[in-house]
Amino acid sequence: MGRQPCCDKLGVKKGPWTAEEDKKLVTFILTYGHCCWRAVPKLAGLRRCGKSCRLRWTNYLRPDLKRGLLDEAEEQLVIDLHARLGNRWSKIAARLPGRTDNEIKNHWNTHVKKKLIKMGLDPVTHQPLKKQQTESCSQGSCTNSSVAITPLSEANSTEKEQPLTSQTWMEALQDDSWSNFPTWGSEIYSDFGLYSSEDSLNRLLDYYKELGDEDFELGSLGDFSKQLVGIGED
DNA sequence: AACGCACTCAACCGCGAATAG
DNA sequence: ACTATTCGCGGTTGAGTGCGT
Repeated sequence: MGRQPCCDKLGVKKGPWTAEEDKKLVTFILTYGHCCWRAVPKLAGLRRCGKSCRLRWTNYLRPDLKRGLLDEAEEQLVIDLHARLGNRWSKIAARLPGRTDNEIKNHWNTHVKKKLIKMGLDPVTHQPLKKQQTESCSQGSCTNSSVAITPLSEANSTEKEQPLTSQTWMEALQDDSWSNFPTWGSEIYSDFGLYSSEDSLNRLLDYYKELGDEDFELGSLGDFSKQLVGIGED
């Protein structure tokens, strides 16, 4: 029987996103949120599959994303987390605000891996190369880490992620109690992709100005954006 | 200037997990 | 309990770019 494709392949565009597509996606998500990625392209007027939209949003368009290379502290944290978590990039990314799993994965493969090898460390096990090879291979495994791992995901199992639809999102905005959510504080639900208010939106505006879209304004985002701007202010 | 190689990173693919019916 | 559907993750690819020759 087989698995059905995630979307109708006919008429679905692939490859690099255009500024216009970005604008459509951002406007749609900031206005309505995303209750179902499969429906997003249709509702936003995009000829993309939902998967592609999700990826574009999470890896590139989210206003809270940092740009540029990871600094030394971030890189050290990535190495440390990788030693404990392995290639669980999404878990690692969750501990580096403003960084995506894709970004960290890329950085690991292009920079950190080489750096560790140069230092004589196995980038998989974080053990000295020669020692690790003889020890782990003699135990019948040449790939598994011999590092004692304390799974962070277990340690934080109480941090239950809460699904957020656009409706509950809007309710949260209109209700002061949103700030009492355990991990929210003055930040907005990170999974939704918006950390904080005005800064995020300003960065978004800068982004569009960089793209040469001077006409893009907060007003383009509807009432929703106006409420967002008010959030960061005490 | 032209070419080839190496590197980077955005985007795609396929799979497993989670969820709905 | 089972099947279908959707989502999210990790691995991989390939276009674009920079650099050396």
